[in-house]
Formats: sequence, structure tokens, C-alpha cells
Amino acid sequence: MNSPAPAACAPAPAYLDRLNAAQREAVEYGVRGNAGRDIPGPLLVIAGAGSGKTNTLAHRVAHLIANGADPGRILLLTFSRRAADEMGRRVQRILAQVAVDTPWLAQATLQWSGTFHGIGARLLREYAGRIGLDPAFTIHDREDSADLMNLARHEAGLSTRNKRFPLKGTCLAIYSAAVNTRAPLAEVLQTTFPWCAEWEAELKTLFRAYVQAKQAQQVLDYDDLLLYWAHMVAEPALGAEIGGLFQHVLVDEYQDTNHLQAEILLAMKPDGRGLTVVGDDAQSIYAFRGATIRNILDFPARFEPPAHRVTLEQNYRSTRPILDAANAVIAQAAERYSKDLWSLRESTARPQLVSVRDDADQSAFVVERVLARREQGIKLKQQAVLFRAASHSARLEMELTRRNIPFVKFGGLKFLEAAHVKDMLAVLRWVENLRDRVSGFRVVQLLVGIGPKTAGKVLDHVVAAPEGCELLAEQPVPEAARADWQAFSTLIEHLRRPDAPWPASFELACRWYEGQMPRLYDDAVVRQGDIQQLGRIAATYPSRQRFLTELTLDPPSATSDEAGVPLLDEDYLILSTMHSAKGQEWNSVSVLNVVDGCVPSDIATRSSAEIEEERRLLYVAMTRAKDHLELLVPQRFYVSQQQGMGDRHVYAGRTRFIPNRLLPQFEQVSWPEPPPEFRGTPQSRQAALDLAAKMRGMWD
DNA sequence: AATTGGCGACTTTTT
DNA sequence: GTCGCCAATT
Repeated sequence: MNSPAPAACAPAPAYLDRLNAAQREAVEYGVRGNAGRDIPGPLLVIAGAGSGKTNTLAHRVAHLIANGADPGRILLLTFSRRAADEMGRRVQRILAQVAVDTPWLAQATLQWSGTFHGIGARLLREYAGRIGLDPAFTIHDREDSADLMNLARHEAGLSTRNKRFPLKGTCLAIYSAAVNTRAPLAEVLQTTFPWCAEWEAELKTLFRAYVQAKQAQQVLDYDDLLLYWAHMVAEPALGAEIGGLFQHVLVDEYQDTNHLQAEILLAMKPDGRGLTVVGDDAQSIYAFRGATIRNILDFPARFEPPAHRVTLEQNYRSTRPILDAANAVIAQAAERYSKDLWSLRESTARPQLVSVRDDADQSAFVVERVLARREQGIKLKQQAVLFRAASHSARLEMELTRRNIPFVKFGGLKFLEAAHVKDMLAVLRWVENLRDRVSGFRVVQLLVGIGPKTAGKVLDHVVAAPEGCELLAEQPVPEAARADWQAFSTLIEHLRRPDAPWPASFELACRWYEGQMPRLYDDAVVRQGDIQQLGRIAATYPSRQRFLTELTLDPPSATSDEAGVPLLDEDYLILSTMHSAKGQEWNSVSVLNVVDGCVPSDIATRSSAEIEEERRLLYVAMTRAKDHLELLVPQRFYVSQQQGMGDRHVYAGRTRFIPNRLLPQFEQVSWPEPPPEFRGTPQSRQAALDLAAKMRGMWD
């Protein structure tokens, strides 16, 4: 290695100067310039909101590489693909600065960075042969998995009971919760799905059938990517081999990992050497997905000696009044968190608590303020509107569209759930894996004259056929469908050839499907736009398999009002669910519907654990703001549909997370402001308002 | 056997 | 406004 190892007395590299003491400790812990032979012990970094977490992690990765670690043997696990990309960019930027004396460093790129699920998929394909898995397995997204669960549910005769059996989505949620928390079914039912507890035995049977179906069809669901990975590395020999691929494993957002993910890490790095985890227990918001705060709290004690712990408490993001308000909200949590955040960014502007009449006024207010701030030079991209559920922004979206303000919405995305997009993907997935029954069932029924019965027969024949000669053309389809079937089977056979070019074969499939669309959908023209959009995405992947895998694991995270990804240099407002806002920051943040029943969501107030998670969610939303924060409190809150068929409007109060004694942290605002000439009691205002004008108007 | 029409139940957050 | 299931119709 031609990199000069820094001597003990050499001045610290310049890139470390920008860090504060705690950040620097986190970056330098256990890193010694000896070409990476000495692997540091386990490290836990508790990084408060806005404390430079991403930057610190990126610096640690760069520092490891600069000190001789092999970039190809660093595994970086992030929460989303977007976070992985951002981290990669930052590491490269830092290395480029270091590389003045050591040019080879500038070439270093991370080979293994991505989400747990993405990395799992990649490892499973590489090790498929060793664990009895077909390397061409396809991956089901949540809806596909639910469909397969439904198939199993019908076959097990569970759909026609006198008593209603849980629906497919619920069954899958129960299954997933059991897998991800590694808890026995009875316990999961008891704690999370008490209303389904009576079905324990039937559910067990169903899950057994579901697993069998997946295996027969060579498909994996999201949970399998973790589950197979965990079982693979639990095998001592394989665990050591796969763990040994990586000198360093760094995990971001560790507070939102689940039991299964922790198991994977421990199996790969049993003594914790080379392991770094970063997170914030106050920002844990994915318990509904099996994440547990215990992972981060119990991390140090899992090792002997315990993991080293560094806490980043200085917040660089928010002004002091914003941080004070956020701290006050989280301080009321039942559990005391492990740090106190502080900021040096002075400001006299407190966050605003804005009282508006209803949804319409809320949207009008937000639009007005967003435009006003843009006038002051704050770009739309630097402003975000956050909300609890994707549907809460509907009214605002209408208003923005009406006033021609471009926006991009993150979270709650339905692009891949639209029927026509699913059709098209099912074609490709069936081509990839003819045993995939969910895809096949969908595709075959696209033809005229073929329904569930024929489709079932066809799929049985395909599976029964000897490997490699499925002879699609000779399937038992009714006379009426014969001609269409010929064209269709030729297409599929053609696409299945190993030398079928990509993305040209997408176009081919697309042309066939577009032929079916007018018959299937009244609004085929609109839907064709989506299919073309899909084609553009497909063209950015090197192969059909990569396209299918990565689209399932990392679906497009945003939609804009107009079809098509907005140009990067275009300015647009950010709309996002609070969950999708994780890890982001904006100059100004508006939070919609800060109302009880919404935050906390009234569906999530069954247990105190759920309420605590909602509190953290509000905390996450508030701490996204740098300079401006406004929380909107509509007095009349529109509820789209609730079980009780009461009013569609609910008069809800301000969220319970901001009780009266917290009010001094906020500036309280009413909107619309009463016009100056009518300032006074509400009664006098109204009395003065109408009558006088009407009297005069009578004689005009 | 496929398709169409109608009725009832449900509607968080996401890899 | 939508999804899933069932009965009537082609």
C-alpha cells in the first residue's frame, strides 16, 4: 500500500477539523493507520436530530478508507436507497479532498451500500446455490404477497366460514409481525392483533401453506429477504464466511431496525468488531413494522466489553426556539431519552401555532405563506409541508394545482399499485419466473375469454411441464381465446429467450399490453402515460432482473402533480408524510392537522406504546425545520371515513402532545386575521358586518 | 365459464 | 370515492 500511514504525532487530517469533539470521537474511534488490520470494537453513536449524523457517518467511512480499509469490504446499511446514495456521494466528496496526496483514494467507491432488503436480495442471489434457492427467484411486494396469501386462504377453505376470517392484508400483517419480531404467533396476536386471537390455529395452518406456496413458486417476499439472510448467517460456517466479506459494517437509523435485523448483524459480527451503529432513540417511528427501540438501547451490553458509546448533542439544524419547542414535546414522553439537544442558532422567532377554521383555510394559509417566503428568497425546494397520512394533503394539492405551484409528494405512493402498472410488471415477472403464480394468474386473465378457471388450468400445466419446455402454445384455452393466445404465447416465449435484449423487450411487451388496454380500461389513454413512464424507468436498468428487483425494493418515492419526474433544476414545493421526512431537513416546515385524532392518529391510540410513537413522530416532524416552523390546527377537521357513520366533520382540539403549559414555546396565530376596522369582540364584529351595508345597498 | 352489476365493509405510516 | 365478494346475465 503506498499510502503513508499517519504517524502518531502527525497533525490530524484537515477534514477532521470541521467536526466537533463528539463527532470527531465517533469518526476516529478505533481507527488506526495500519492498513485496516486492526478492526475496532463495536461502536454506538447516539445522534440527536440535526446533530450532523449523516456527515459524521460519512466521515467515519471516509476516514476508514483513508486509513487503509478496503472500500469493497465496507458494508453500509441505510434505511432507504436515497440515504445510501447520499451517503455514497458524501464519502466521495470527503475522499476527493483527502486525495491530494493519495490520488487512488478519489477512485474509491462503496460496493456494498443499500437497505437491509436490497443487500439481502443481492447476497441471496449470490449464495442461492449454497442454500437451495433458485438464483432467478422473483420478489413479491406487499400486494403480491397479500394476493398469494389470499390464494392460500381460499385453498385452505378459510374464506367461507360462518365467522369472518381476517382479510388477506391482515393475515399478511400478522405473518410479517411474527417474522420480524421473532415472537411466537400467540404473543403477536395477543399484543398487536387481539381481535384475531381466536384464529390462532387456522392462521398457523394458513402460514404453513403460504410458505409452501412461496417455495414452490420460487418467490420471496420482503420478510424472506431478511429471514433467509438471517438463517443463512446463523449457520456458523456461512455466517463466518459472509461476515468475513466485510471488515466494517455500519448501520444508519438503528432505532428503526427490528429484531431480525439485529440478529443478522450479530451473526455476521458476533464480537461486534468492525460494527458501528448510529441512531436516535427519540426518533423511532417504525414500530408498526416490527422495529424495536431495544435494539439501540441494549446494543452496548450485547458485547463484552460493552460497545463504546458516543453521543452527539449539538444540533446544527434548527434555531433555538424551534429546538426548545421540540425538546418540550419529547420531554413529556413516558420514557426519558438519552440526551439533551442544544443549539447555538439564536433567533427571536418562536415556532407558530396557527389556528385556522378548516381544511380549506389551512391550505390557503400554507399556500400564502409558502409564496411569501419564496418572495423573501427561500426556494420552494427549501420548504416542506408534512402530514400524518398521505391523504391529508389532498385539499392542499388541489389548491397548489389550481395556482400552478409545482410540488412533489413523498410517501403514500400508489404508482406501483395502479392496476395497469401491476399488469405490465406481472407480464415481466412472469417471463422472469413462470412458476410465479400471482403474476401468471394476473397476466393470463388479461386475455379475452380467459377467466380464473382457465387461468388456473394453464398455470397448472406450466408448472407440471418438464423444465425448459413449457410449450405455452399448447395450453388448454377455449376456442374463443385461441387466436389471441397464439400471439401471446409467441411473445412470452420470445421474451423468455436468454438473449432477449433489454430494454427492447420491454417495448415489445408494452406494445402487446397497450393492445389490450382499451378493452380493459375506459381511461386507457391516461394509463398509457404511466406505462410509458414505466418504460423510461425500465430503460435505466441494465437487465430485466435488476429492473424488477430494484423497482420492488426501491419503488419511486415521489409523485408530482404532472406525470413524469420533475427536472432536477426545477423548483418545487415538498409534500411529504412525516415518515418519509425522516432524515431530511428544510428551511421552513409546515405541519398539517396538528390535531388530536390525527397526531396522534385515532387509529393509533389503543396502547400507550402507540401513543408514544406518535409523539416521537411529531418530534421528528418538528425537528426537520431549520428557520421556520408552523403547526396548523384546524378547528374543524375533516375525516374522510370512520367506522361510526357520524358527521364527516369532527371538531377536534389541538394535539395532546402540546398541552397548555407548552404554549409559551409557541407564537399563537389566528388566520384569517380579522380586518383591522372590525377588531373587537366576535359579536361586535359580526353585528357591524352585514347589516349596515345591506341597508345602504337597498337604495343603490 | 366469463363478465357485469350490485352490495357491504373498510380506509396509517413502508422496506 | 374503492376494494372484495356474490349473484345474475352473456
